[in-house]
Amino acid sequence: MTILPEPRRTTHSANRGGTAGDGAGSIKSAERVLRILDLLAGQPDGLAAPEIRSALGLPKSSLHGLLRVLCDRGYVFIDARVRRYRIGIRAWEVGQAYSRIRNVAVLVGPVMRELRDQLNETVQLAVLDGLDNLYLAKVDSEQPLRLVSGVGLRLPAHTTALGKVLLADLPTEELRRRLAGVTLARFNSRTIGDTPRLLRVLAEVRQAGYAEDDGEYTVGLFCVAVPVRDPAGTVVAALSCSMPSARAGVGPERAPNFLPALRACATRLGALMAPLPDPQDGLALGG
Amino acid sequence: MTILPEPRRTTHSANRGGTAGDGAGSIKSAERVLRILDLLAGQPDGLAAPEIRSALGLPKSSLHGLLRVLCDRGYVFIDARVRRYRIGIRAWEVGQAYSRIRNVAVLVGPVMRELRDQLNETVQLAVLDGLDNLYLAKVDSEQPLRLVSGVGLRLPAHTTALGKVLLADLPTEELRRRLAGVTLARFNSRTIGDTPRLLRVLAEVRQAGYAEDDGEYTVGLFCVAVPVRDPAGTVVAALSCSMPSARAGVGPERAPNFLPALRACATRLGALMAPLPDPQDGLALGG
DNA sequence: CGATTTTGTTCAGAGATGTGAACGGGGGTT
DNA sequence: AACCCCCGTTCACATCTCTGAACAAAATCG
Repeated sequence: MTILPEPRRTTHSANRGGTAGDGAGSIKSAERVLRILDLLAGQPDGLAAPEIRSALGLPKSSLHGLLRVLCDRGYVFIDARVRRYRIGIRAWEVGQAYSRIRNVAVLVGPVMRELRDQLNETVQLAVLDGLDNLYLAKVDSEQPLRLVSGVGLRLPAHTTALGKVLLADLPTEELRRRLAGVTLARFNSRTIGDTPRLLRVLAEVRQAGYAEDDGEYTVGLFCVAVPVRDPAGTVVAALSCSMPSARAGVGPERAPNFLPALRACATRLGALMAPLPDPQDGLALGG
Repeated sequence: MTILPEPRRTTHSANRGGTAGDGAGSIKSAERVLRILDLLAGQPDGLAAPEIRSALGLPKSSLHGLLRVLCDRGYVFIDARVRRYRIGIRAWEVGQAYSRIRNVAVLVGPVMRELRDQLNETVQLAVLDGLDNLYLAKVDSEQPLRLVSGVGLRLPAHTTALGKVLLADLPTEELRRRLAGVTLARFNSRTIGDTPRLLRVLAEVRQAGYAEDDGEYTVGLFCVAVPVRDPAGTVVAALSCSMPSARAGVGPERAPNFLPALRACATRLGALMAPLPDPQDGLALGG
């Protein structure tokens, strides 16, 4: 079991308490409650209390109060037979509110299915969170092809076409800040493993208006992605199609083959999806 | 804007602090964080900080710390242009973990679509949460019919066929506890409006193994629902089909028409969905 | 463009929460 | 069946959070 690397970091440096460990003036119980949810979300089989304790380094007596609140409110439930805590129905319900905001649940599906039928390839929609892309929706090709991605899952943005499109849209300064001190994970020899090269690739993506992934995460898988812009021009997501490299053909013109259909679909999706800023912008609380 | 009635209540009566307002020894910030999420989940357009404050009765200075934690962790984000807080992507991500646990995302859809094709009516899957049924999945009929329900939404269980099936499965004592002091909302003349009658109906449902809803929530809408049992026989959800009363016909044999198909599908779904207890069981923390 | 109202931030005292150690209870094991 | 081990619970003290009012900063309005 791996604990996710600290995904988000506040820019605020104000510190009240003095000792400061991490949160910098943050509210301990609030933080912990969310950490527990984060942790449990990654564990389909749930976690026993002692496992949560050791994963998050919480004292025994502190954890129980938190778990009781989470259980009482339905965000977590305990499977009594195995004494394991799992994500509860209330967490799901709250999450649905997000996809309703973005119209993902009802409106986006049919449009994406059309594109899938047009291309007969797997089609995906993702947004950026930190340095990961997060899959909002997916319509599988009818051809047999299993992707490791899936709705609600995340992959490192620098390894996917979707991710590169989304990263390319960030202001340079923001991009550098997010990349500062980060080591880009490599999954095979084609993965972009260093920041300078990533920045060069992103510049190309920005100019071309689309990104490719030629087996950079999964060997043998080729993807093309384009940004999804709302009517105001803001990038609200990215749209991709994925296929075995063999089916994509070779040479520099294989990506452009898919662009017209992808772009047409992206335009429709952009009109559907509410014009919301990148989640990360939540930091700008203090102005 | 209405605030949901306190949905869950712990059975624990232990009380540490003494003053007790509500939570009885609960952790204030933890509770508040979840309350904020609950509140924002119901507001597609988000809420400004003062609105959150008045809705939850929080002091000005307390709210900001909580919101900062929620924003930093991505559970909430602030739309800077309108200064409104909304449910964030992380909340969605965590919620997806729940539907993955129950296999709702990937496996349940195709099976339900088959049933829809068989019956050519809208098919829905729901679980119980307190006295509400919560829609996990839905496959629309191809005939024009708009239901007020939808994935992630909840309706009072006593007004729907799904809800009645789910309530009927509760042990009598648990049922009485949940109904204690509750006034059953009425939506039209057919809605079951008093507890004794509800208990009688539920007894019939228990015996028959299915429930009907003949316009009790939406006038003119007829539904039939059956329990979804896992291989061990535990009810893990309920499955229904809905149609305009006109199409259902009249007389006592209209529901049985749908039962064979519904039950066959429910059996398949039960095998797919992990054997998880009712969310409410989370209360049994103390053993 | 300036005044006004509303919102966000800061601060120190009051009060509730977090902590660690000891107790009680189950479950698994031999 | 009894033991042992581990988990969950309880408690009082130290600590950190919550609070309310005053201040500062926007946003709105005329």
